[in-house]
Amino acid sequence: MALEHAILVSLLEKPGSGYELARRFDRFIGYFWTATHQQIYRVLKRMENDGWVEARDVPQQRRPDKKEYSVADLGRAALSSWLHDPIEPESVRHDLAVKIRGAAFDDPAALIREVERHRQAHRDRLAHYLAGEERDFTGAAAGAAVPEAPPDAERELQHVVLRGGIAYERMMIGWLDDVLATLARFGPGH
Amino acid sequence: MALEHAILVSLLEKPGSGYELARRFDRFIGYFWTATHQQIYRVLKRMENDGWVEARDVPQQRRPDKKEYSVADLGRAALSSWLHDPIEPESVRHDLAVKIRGAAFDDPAALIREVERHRQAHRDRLAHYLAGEERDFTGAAAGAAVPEAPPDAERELQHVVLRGGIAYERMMIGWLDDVLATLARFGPGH
DNA sequence: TCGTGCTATGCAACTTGTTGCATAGCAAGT
DNA sequence: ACTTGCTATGCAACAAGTTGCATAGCACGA
Repeated sequence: MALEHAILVSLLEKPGSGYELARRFDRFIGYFWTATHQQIYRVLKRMENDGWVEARDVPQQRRPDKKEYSVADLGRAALSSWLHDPIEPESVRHDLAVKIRGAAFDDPAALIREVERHRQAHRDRLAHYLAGEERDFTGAAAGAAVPEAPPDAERELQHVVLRGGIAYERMMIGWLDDVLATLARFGPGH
Repeated sequence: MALEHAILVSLLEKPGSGYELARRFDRFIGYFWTATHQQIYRVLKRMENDGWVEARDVPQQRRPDKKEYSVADLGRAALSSWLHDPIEPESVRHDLAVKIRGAAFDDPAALIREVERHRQAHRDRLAHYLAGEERDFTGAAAGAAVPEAPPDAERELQHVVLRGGIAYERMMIGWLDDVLATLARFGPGH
């Protein structure tokens, strides 16, 4: 599995607690990975036992203390080895596509609102990604002004992955328009 | 979960055995769902116990007998109820995207072959989908000549889902070209 | 002081999905 | 006879992911 590797990459980009990781996965890494905090805590514990990451207690003001994790040598090696292993192209699972084909055996028009809801969600995500791109990559200073900006390769690779998320959302919005037009043809009364 | 519902839809489109379902999922439904035969047999058994599907023994010539499943009333009702329930937009998990961001902490150029392999896989799938579209939807007769062709709504909805698969593969190929161009900029010699 | 809400960590039970193996019929080639 | 390969079904063990719950610090407002 790759959750461990996703965590390693995220911690290499910036050390953090389980809670922080969960938020990164929720908010921004969302366009290529998702995980709940329970999953993250569990995997993080196993990774610590395996010596992939190291924990450090960080006392905090105005909020509970946290455990900050960073990547250990063993973790770096594990990531490197995984990077050199070929993986299979992803398998896809789209509940919505199942619903669309299933609608043929029910009322196609009843699905319109659902599809519209999904389209709106994809629009929201697209807007979120575009705002992030503007802020972090194509903005005036483009991060070059920030003193502790990550090196070129890291930034460029983050950006190309973000562009993938953007391309995905645009594709989905276009396709859902197509779906809506198709459903409309079997409209009220049908 | 939706594997049960995917099976219901597939069986409504055409009754079949567990083995046949596994092949449908492998070969063609692949662009919106995947499942192994073990999963399918297990779920099919549970669905039979729940009265969602009915099995019929079909003796065959020149090959082992099979159990042909078809959808029972309870299954149709379960599908209908699921269709009217809202679902969450899919969560995405792209190992390859994790690798791309991870490459910043290893050798970016080492990833080029892997990405090329994936691009080729997506090209193959695209060709497969386009061939299926030509054959089933945009070919001269467009299935209208076939006496037992499914009704309009069913065909149209199958087609729009297929168009989604095609759009997805095209988007992926385009993005992977972008990724390759980006990786090339951190080429040999670091 | 009581509730609300965010930060922060975690357990337990359950559901899904994967991997490896086993069985068996039947056809075709060596 | 033996192997290969496709059809056809299935078990068992394991890995991964989800859901519901529990705890606790601290801030802020009613």
